[in-house]
Amino acid sequence: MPFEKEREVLSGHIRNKNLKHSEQRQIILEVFLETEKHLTAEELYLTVKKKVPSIGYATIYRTLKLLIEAGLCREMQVENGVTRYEHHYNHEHHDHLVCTKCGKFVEIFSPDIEKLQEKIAKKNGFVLERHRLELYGVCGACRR
Amino acid sequence: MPFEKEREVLSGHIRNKNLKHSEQRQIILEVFLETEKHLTAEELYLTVKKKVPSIGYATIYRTLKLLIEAGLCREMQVENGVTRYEHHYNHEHHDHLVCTKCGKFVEIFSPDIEKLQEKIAKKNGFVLERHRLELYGVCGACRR
DNA sequence: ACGATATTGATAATAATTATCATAATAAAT
DNA sequence: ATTTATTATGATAATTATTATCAATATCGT
Ligand SMILES: [Mn+2]
Ligand SMILES: [Mn+2]
Ligand SMILES: [Zn+2]
Ligand SMILES: [Zn+2]
Repeated sequence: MPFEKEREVLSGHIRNKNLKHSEQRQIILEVFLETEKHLTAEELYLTVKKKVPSIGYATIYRTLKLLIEAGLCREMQVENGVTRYEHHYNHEHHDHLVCTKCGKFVEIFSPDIEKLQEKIAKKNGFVLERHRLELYGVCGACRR
Repeated sequence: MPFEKEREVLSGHIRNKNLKHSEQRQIILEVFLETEKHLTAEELYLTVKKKVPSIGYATIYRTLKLLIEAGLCREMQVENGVTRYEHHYNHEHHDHLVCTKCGKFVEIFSPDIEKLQEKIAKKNGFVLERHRLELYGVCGACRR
């Protein structure tokens, strides 16, 4: 059974909040997890539509919100303002390096940068809650 | 004469691109420079409207774009997706620390973080063009 | 002053997301 | 299995921020 853990997380959240299961929610979760990339609501909508042609756009957005609340999904936006969604369950925190030519994503993480961020926040009297770090450049493949 | 340098920069850009001067552009620049904060298009629009009641929204957006091209203005967006504009002429590059309670902005800069970013990009075969770093937390004043 | 060109303001269009609401599905109680 | 209360769904309208369109106006070199 694929994604058993994730299914359980969603079920737990649904039970917890007195919500109800639905075929749509199951399929959206499945498609979301099967797709190993940072996808937009539209991409998810179109893929789900192949399995459930009657699916509505609103259900995609609603379910994405639900997945975020359940800790299965993370919202992220890149430059232009298009929101993308990525797997969050069992994924460590990371930031992104993005190619401005081909759109390629690389996931990055630097404990050193994270420490420096904390230091800066503290120096200014802030208690840090979260941060956003995105690096934009041209990847090796796009440079020749 | 206040903002003489900035006026010259805009004039130069206008001459350079064979554009034309206008009362509106002068006043928008003035109001933008007088307002010492990170403002939204709407805030700028409302302030300019007090001096030039006939001003159109489109002119605000168009002129902001012009100021950006001229190097006088920098566009930035914070979390929610509202675009803000800040002074760019004679301002060093910096990132932002934002209070999630009161919205206070602190401008930050860390050469160490900048260096580490370069290092990460290089390690992944990227040539870095720019980055976005925003830290979110609660400021001292908001914590008691 | 003239004429070519750029600018303006009103308004329509766009795009992404959220709100509304009648209908359908779910799940618990009978 | 039926009933019942509640939530979910899909169609569509509304919203928000920004950009495009276009006729009327302003600018600037001659
Ligand atoms: Mn990622
Ligand atoms: Mn700033
Ligand atoms: Zn690339
Ligand atoms: Zn604060």
